[in-house]
Amino acid sequence: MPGENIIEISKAYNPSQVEDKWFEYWTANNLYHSEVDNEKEPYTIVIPPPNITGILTMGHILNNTIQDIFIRTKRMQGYNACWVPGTDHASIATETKVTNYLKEKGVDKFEIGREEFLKYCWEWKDKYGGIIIQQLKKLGVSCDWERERFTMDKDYYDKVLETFVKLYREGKIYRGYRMVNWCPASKSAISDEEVNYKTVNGKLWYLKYPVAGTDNFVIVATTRPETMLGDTGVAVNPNDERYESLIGKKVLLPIVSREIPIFADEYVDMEFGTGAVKVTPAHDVNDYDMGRRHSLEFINIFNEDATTNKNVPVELQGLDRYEARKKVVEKFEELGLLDKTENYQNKVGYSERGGVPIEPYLSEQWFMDMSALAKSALDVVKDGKVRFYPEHWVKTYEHWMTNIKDWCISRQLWWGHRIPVWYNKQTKEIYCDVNPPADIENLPAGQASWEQDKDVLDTWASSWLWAYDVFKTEEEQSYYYPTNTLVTAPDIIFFWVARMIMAGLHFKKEIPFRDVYFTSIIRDVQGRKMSKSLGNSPDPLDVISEYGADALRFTVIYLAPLGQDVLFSTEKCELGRNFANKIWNAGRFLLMNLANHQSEIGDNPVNESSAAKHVDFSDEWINSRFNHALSELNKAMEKFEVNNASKIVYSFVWNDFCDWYIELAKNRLYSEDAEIKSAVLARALGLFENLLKIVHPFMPFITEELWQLIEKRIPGESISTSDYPKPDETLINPEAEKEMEFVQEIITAIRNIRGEMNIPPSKFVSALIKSSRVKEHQVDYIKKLAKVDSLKIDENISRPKASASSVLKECEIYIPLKGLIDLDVERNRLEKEITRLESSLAGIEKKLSNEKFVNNAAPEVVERERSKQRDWTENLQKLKDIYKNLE
RNA sequence: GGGCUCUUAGCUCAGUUGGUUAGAGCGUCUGCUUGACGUGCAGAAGGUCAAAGGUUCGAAUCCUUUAGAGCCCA
Repeated sequence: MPGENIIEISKAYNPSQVEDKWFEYWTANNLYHSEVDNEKEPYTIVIPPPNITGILTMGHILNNTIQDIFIRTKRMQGYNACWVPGTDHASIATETKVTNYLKEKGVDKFEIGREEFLKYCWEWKDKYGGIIIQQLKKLGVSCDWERERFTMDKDYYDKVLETFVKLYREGKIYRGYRMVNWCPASKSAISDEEVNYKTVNGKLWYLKYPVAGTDNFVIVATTRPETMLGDTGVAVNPNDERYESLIGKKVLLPIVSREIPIFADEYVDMEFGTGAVKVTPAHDVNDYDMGRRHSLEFINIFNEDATTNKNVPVELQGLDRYEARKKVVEKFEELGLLDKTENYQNKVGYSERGGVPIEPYLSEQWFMDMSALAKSALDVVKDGKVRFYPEHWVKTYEHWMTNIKDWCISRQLWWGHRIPVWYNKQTKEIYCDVNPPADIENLPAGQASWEQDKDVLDTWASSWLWAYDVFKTEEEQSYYYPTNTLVTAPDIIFFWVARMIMAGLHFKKEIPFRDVYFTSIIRDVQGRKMSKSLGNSPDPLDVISEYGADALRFTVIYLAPLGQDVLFSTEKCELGRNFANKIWNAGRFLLMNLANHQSEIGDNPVNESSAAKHVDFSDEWINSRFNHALSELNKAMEKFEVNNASKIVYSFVWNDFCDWYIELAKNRLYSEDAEIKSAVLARALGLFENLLKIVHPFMPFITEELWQLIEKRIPGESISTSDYPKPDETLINPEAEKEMEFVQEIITAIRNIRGEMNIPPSKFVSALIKSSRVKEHQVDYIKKLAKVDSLKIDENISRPKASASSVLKECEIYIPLKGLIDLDVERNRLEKEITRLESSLAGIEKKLSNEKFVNNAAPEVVERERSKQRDWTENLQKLKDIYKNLE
């Protein structure tokens, strides 16, 4: 009885029993550790370091799955694959977390001081900073865990400072009192890139300013009335006739009673508001420029947290900016100086991290001169030395690079790389070096005259060195750098990608990576971005425990075409789960057969001598298909079409291997001849093993499990370090493919008739095939797959009465269905087929009767159309005959 | 306002340099305890390729315009 020896392989694939086991095995055997090996070509990826405050999101899943697919493929292809993992210290985010945590405990950051605070930060980092890496491991990623880095590791920290010092000495870093984007929540400057503009429904207030020495008013319109407390001028357009006479006069600023000038400046838009604008040089970028052009006074009215300071009238001091706004408007109303209020939509810049509107704020900051760095970084991308996928990001990159402004790199925070600059209190001398000035220690107590800059560097001013400083020695850097592929989200193209290119070119004289793959954005099914507040972001760990990491990986890749957003929902993982189950069951089928014939086959089932016997056209066909798929797969991977690659793999496994090859092989697997049986099984298993290998980078766990079940492996051996199959051109066999296609057409035609006639699969039919193309060795396959018991093949068959028919090229199929056939159904079928052919044929005939087509089109195109015309005309005639004689 | 991308089956998307009867997955319908798999098998239905114009013997594909959606930058 079959099934007697069935080994213990569950009917449905159960990932939870498999995944952790193999991850531990890979780690225990340290399979993914890389060392410099000059005999081997390196293939290197550095992970985009996730933020230590973060938890795993769907974005990380996509991003890291793609990296793992690249690295696993290259590793199996014989490269010295090295994937460096790590995390980033996230200055603002972490400091905010820790500050809030302390606040809850009633501890104030400023009271405990810098050093104490940093202790808490490190504690927090040690406790929570590794979570995201632990979560990533669930995904099965093959990073070199010995190389895990953190942007504030001692040696990395030092490298960041060294870089600062170098740039300072080159004159590329300078300090200046400038207007910056100030985040009042984190009380720090932020860079232009950290500001997000949102459209908000605000108001436009029209304020009346009395003109000094007259009874007249100038009316100015503003979205921020509270800033009038810092106004030091009123500007009009020089061409504006309405205000010509007022230029050079003064207004008396209400509430503060300051006399400020009315002046003319081209910048003023005559169409906006009344055409006269209030000018607050210390709190608006454009006003700042005008203030400098016209030597206005700069009055800062805010504290660091955007409350009003001592430069405003006493009764308005210490108010939050929105409270101040309310009060100022009230005052204007009281004074009868509020002309009117309109609803107004405008764009307000929000701090990416702090989540509050930014405040343009004058302060002393460190800047990096971008002009020279940007130039060469743009060139390497335009020249194609660094390639972007999808390519269209080049334009965005170019636009940013050509409009780049100097980078504000100082942050008024404690957690991060402290700026290595000391100021001498007496001499005002500035000292910049990795280590403090030598005499800092030697001064008598109380006379310390050196003071270190209090600020830390922007986080990106540390992670821009990531591509090489994750490698500690010169030897490693020259071996692994430049890295090969960077996989990242497009939203950090400026923050990180561009700056890594700058750093690489400037400090290493070499691009940091050859290829940059920009991932898709994962959205929910309604197309909304995933966010905590919407609660539409599934926890990847839940998804993994429900469907398995392999299923999640495969689904996400299958859904994510290059450059296209992915609309994701948890249920979509059924796609990957079903695919895993399909592979599992194909394996189960082969392994069960193996177990049943173990005695005949022995311990070495996939042996070549056995596999070389009894080869028939179906074997040639599947080998051809496999090699075809493999070369397509390699091409797709070379072009970074990972999504396409997943589809190639999916369709080979499911459609070619499972739907056809296994079904075909069953005939011979159930043969009485032991030698045939073991030959077929050896071949099928050999092919299956190769199939597992090409699936492996996408689904590492299930493929490892099955690969280990095929035969006993040496301890430490793994599919992930086995050899990737190489396409063999000699096995591509167009003849066998053609032959198989013909057989498939016949089988499908018979199945179609069965389906249309509602013949249950359990019922066998007989069939007659009028053709000289069908070969003897195909007969058993047709019978088996089409459920035919008696099959007659002859060139001179005539159609039996009461039969259903199908017409193929040089082949007519008849299924006698006496008593069962419904002539109306058959008539319908034929009519439909005739109509379809007629309309196709009409199209072709129109083409071919067009002289211009025949003369202009490529000869092979014309010939193709002609041969179609011949075949279809013939088929159509046959169908019409059958239809006419139908009874 | 500037730049980029998208619009193909009910849904989500493929579709190479223009040249078979425009494909896949999901969903739908029909039949099925076929000894790997119902997380499955077999079959079927479903499309004026956003609209208009142009180039061409030939357009989902190239060009122009329009409409709609999204993203980035100001």
